[in-house]
Amino acid sequence: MAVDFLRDLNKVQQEAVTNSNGPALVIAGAGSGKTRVLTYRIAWLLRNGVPASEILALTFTNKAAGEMKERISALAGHQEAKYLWMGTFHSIFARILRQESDRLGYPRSFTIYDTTDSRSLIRNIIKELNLDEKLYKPASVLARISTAKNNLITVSDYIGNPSIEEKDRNSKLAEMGRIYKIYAARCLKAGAMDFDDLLLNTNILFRDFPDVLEYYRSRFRYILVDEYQDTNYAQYLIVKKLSLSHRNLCVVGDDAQSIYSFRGARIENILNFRNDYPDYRLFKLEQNYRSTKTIVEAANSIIKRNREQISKHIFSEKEKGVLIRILESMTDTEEGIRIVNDIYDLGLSSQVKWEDIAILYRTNAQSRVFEEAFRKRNIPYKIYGGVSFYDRKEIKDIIAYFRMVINPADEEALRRVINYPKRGIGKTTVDRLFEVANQNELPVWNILNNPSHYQGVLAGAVWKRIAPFTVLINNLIARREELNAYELARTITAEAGIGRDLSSGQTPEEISRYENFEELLNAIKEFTEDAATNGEPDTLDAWLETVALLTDRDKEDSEDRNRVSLMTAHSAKGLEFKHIYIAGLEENLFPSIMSSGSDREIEEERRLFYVAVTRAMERVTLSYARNRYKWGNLESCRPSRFIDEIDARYLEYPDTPTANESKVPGVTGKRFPVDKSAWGKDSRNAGSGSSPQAPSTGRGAKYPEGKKLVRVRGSNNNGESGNDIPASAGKREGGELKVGSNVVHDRFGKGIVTAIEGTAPNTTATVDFREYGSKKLLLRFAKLRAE
DNA sequence: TCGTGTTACCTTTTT
DNA sequence: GGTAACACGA
Repeated sequence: MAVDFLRDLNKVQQEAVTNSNGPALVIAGAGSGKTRVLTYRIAWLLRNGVPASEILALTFTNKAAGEMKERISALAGHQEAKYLWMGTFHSIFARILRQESDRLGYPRSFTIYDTTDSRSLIRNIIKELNLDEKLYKPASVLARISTAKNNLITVSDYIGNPSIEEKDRNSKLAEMGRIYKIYAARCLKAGAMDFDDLLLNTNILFRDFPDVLEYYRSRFRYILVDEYQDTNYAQYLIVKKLSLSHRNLCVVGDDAQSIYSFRGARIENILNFRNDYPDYRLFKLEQNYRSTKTIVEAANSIIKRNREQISKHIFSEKEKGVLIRILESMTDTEEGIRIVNDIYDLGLSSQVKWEDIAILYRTNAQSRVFEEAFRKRNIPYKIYGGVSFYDRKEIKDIIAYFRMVINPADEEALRRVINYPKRGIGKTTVDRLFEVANQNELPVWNILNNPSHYQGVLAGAVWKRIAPFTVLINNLIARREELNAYELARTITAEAGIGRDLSSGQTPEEISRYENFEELLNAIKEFTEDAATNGEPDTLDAWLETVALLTDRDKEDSEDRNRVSLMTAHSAKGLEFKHIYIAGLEENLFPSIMSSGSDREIEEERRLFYVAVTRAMERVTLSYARNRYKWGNLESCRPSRFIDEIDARYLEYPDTPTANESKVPGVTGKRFPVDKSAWGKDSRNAGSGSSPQAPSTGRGAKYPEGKKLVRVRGSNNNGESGNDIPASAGKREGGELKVGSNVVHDRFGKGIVTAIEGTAPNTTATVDFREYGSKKLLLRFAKLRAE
């Protein structure tokens, strides 16, 4: 039986699976069957009588954990696998913290603050302290606090630490300690933990409550950690403490793929494993089963430039395969069209399915050009990361209501909902409430709930407007115990009048907001039903926890599998595709300009590039643009050093098709100069499909000398703004724009120019219409930006 | 107090 | 090229 079971594994993999006791380090090169080893190792433990509930496996995404569980079920039986503890560090320890929250002074139903919540809280603290908002940026203050927490530096460690204080003074952030202190106190008061608290507080729990540590230590007798190279100090210590007595710790990782130092990951954790566990066993998985020889060898030629690494020889026994192609484009827009056209050809000419293809890039902002090109070609795609469903305003508002009912002390949730839907409670009132609440070190909710105590705080008329809100929340709180997640969510949204608020609108945006609301409720319904079938908690608390800790890959919509994937190189870790396109390979973009300061940072960028290349099974295409729009300005760029670093024998430079020879009809690659004949009156409506969408491709045109660039921005009835403008009827490059008379429009709508910034009302200005926006617009005004 | 228009600042990467 | 804080008038 055992032999049969291990049939699918090579020699080293078998050893890594069957040597299941004591400390083990599995160095797993890209594509070397790492997941398989983890899965089989767990299945092996189960087969050898280890109860599932004694196994803890920490994975990179929750989805990966779910999939692994399924595979283990198939190998070892569903009943067993069900009780495995598998998930991300954050979700596993959030679960444990809920169990033990009272020890730390938190309510069991504590809220998890996301980055937006944390930032908003910090912004308010900075204002409260009257600090210079130019120096104290919420994002960077939060980053500093986050670094401290990841290194287990608590408020008391922070304040009074000479080296930290000196550092803060040098960066003109002398008040950091104070902010940290207030921030931590406010989070506690609100019954809220941020992402880093989940790790920090777990450490505090294990440090201060030996009995708790002892309990989990004896509970998790086997611990496995995936992507160990990306653990930070807080995570490292949790794992170390838990495994100290039994030492059944198996960590899997690849130092060459360590790419998360910005969130505190320490590559040393994997490099120094031998120091912590001198008697460890080392297993090196060096055979790559994923990629062709060309890809593996090219990747090796990249990574060998890094100094810090564990020596290994990754090899492939697959065929040589095709060379890595280098594509050059004149602009980022052209890069998008180019790559999408190439993907289109690929889809036509071979058996490649859309889902076999991915485009990887360094920053989320780069996805836009591809999105537009895909839409024009009608190729299905999905974007990971960026603004997700759960980041939409309407969704966040609804979730804030849920949070409020689960934990009314949650101040950030209260901020969102106290005047949503509108009930006449403005900024002045809210500021006043927070002021009094903070003075009394109480949650705002306590003030609202005790009007008689705090009568003088607000005017009587204001109290009258607040009362219905307090009653609403109290009624909902009273019912939360008896309802499951879906019932409670329905009740909350109904009684708060959210459905009514969202269903009133007629515009496409408003309709879409309502649909999102319904979609959210459907998701909760599904969750509730699944939980009920699996015998797991089906409360709204439980649902909230799962959404708070979704990784960006967990957020994938399962509908319609067959799509081209777009994501950052970071998000691509652990995935594989037949065809990989790596876009934007330019100096200062990839490698990022933020990381070009030191060799250490460059090495991390190089590892990131290595990760990107090794995602490919069959073919890699590297692409860069000569010019790229940054903040609306065209800037010229140099190709990335990483391209040069690849051994040239693995590269090819296919002839760059000239713009007019694009193989695919419909999209012209035209760029220098803009073909003005395509800009005729009503050109968008005139032709039958073949009419070129000139404004969209014209973006790449070199800007004519001596003309002012006008950036026309519009807003629609919804107050949406910030979009650039399309060609107006009859207008062309350099035409006159006159307030009140020019109609500007794009494919979704049109409107009259009502104002031009920087000029008096009813004046004219010279404009350039080649900027083309992608959103629904009803234009009200234009903005003139002088050169 | 609200809604709407205007400007500032932005960019790594993610739990 | 987009978001969100801010400013201002009703």
